[in-house]
Amino acid sequence: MSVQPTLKDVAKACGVTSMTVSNVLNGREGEVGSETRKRILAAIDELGYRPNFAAKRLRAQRTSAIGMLILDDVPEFLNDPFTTQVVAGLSNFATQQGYSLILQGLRSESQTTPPILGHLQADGICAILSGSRDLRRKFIERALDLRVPLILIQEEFDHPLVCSMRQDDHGAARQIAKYLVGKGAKHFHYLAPSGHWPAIGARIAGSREICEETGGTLKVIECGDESFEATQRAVAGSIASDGLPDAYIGGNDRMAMATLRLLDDRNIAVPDQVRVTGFNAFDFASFATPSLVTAKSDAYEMGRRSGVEMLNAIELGAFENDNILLPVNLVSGNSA
Amino acid sequence: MSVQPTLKDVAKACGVTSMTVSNVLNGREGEVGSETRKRILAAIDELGYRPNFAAKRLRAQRTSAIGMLILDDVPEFLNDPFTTQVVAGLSNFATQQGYSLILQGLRSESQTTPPILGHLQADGICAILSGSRDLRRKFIERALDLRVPLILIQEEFDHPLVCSMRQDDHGAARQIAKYLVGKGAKHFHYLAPSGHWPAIGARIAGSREICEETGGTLKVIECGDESFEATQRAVAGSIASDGLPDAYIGGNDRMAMATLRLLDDRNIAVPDQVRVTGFNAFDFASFATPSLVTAKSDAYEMGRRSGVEMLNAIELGAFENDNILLPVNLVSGNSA
DNA sequence: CTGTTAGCGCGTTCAA
DNA sequence: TTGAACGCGCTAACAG
Repeated sequence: MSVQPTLKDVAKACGVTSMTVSNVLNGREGEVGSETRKRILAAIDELGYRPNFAAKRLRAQRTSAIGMLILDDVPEFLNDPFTTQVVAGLSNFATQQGYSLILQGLRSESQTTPPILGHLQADGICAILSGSRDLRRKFIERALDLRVPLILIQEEFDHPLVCSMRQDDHGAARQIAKYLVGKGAKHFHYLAPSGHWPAIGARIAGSREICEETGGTLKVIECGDESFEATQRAVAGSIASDGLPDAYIGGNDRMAMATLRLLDDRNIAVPDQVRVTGFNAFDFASFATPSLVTAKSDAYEMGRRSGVEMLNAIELGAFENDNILLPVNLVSGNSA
Repeated sequence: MSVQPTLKDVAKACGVTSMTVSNVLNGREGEVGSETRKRILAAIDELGYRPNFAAKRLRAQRTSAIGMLILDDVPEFLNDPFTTQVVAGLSNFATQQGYSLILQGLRSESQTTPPILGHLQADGICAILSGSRDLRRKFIERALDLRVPLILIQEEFDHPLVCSMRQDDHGAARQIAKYLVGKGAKHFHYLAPSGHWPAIGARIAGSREICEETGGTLKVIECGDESFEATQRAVAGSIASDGLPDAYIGGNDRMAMATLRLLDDRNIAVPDQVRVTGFNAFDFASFATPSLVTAKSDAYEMGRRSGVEMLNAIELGAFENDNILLPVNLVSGNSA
């Protein structure tokens, strides 16, 4: 008995038809005598029967799977704590609802290879995109001809099969800027990665609004690929040409922490001489010295919520809510 | 034409049988005329045909999927950078080989619910376990009655269907201790989480060996759940009762960084007054102040390698190598 | 080189 | 309350 028993095997063992067994498994109450039911359940347990999903799926014409795609140019596509939280939230919800989560990282060069995406068979897809605007758009179009509901994290796209799931970057950026203004800051340097990023754009816009309302200035410092080195180079350059601002507003925690390190190396006191804030708090932000003032959205909840909306859309054939904005909260620290 | 076309649809459009189309798709060369082949390929392209995996799987009696299970007590089961690297490595390899990766986090309480695991249908399983020894063992047994090859990350288990994939914690711990001894350190405090952890045990053992060879001392400080707070409490307690050692050897980077913060708060100079080392370098270790001396294993490679061995085992029915040990390298920094 | 047959495991439909 | 037949989409084996 090395091979998995089937419905028929169980049925044979009980002297009934496979249909009866099927009825028992799918809980069709009142369709089967409580006498036979018990016998069948016993046999199922004894034989170690487990339903064959492939058969089920083929029959039902649905995969009971959700695809999670992460478009990133490095193979280590799970490096970002924001991403992993979203994935965990979605995965747990999916599991809980009897769906499986298929995780796939995509390099941008594989864009041109339709098979890669075609290989993914799921009832719905959730995606986190990075890279240039063009690249992302091209990906979205490819994903859409899979003809299943598509949830985009931190990205807007107008299409009946698409739902945008975002955090309130704009509002949070306003909160941070207000906080800094409250501390007396007027002149800001905004640390941003190069390239067009909707989320970063929203953050800059939010900060700028507050800045203009209070008659301050805001200058964007492009930090390339936002790596430790690139950020420090950019900040060092701006210090050389423009001196220190009242505060550095980080487009994310990474750039903020790189800046903190640079300032520490130069014996520039934070927050006394200059303030620093981050964005998208991950756990290690509390390990920074000094600990980072930053904004935290509930990325895990974002994943879970994606699952909720996705299952809904799978059921209904379309999204009920197609533009969801989740709140972001300030995290206090000593850096500002 | 809102429904996916099938092989038969393509065949009909070309005036051939579905078998012929199947032959073309599966590249059975010489089995089909180059004339019809071209016609068929054109039709496939035009109709947007994509194979139905459920049917394929049912037919082939294999899922072409690998399950990645993470046993963790918190819902955010992807918080550990080591874990995410392993997952990324495995996922990329799987994708590349035409397998899909099914990701599932498991809470320990769900141990008692066989359905959860039974729901996972894959040709092989890769697992990262946390929790008590008993819990882990119970999980392994459950996983084993899925009757598919099982790769355990950082955990040993003797069974024909199990492969242990580990990093050389023992050797790396020796390297770190030697490094510290070279700097003149003799008395060590080892920061370890409470509970039995094979990997941590190996690290402590390695450090202790060097320590004894050089006539030094090593005391283990139990840091509870290794959280920021718990670690700082434990270290503070040990300072109160025993004073400072020559060096703190961190069982991982997290505990090392928490200790760094504590020392900084107390104005204890690192590495002048006391040295600190970590383990399992993640990217943010370079953000610590001072940057951490730690050990780094190639977790991504561990994931990839797991994929290689897994596919082999799926093919062969058993693992070729069932106990793999990957090297670990020292990462230099200013903390020791 | 191409067509026919049959069956993977399950569940819907209809009949008993 | 239970059984028989059929087909989901695909491919191995064999026939033509």
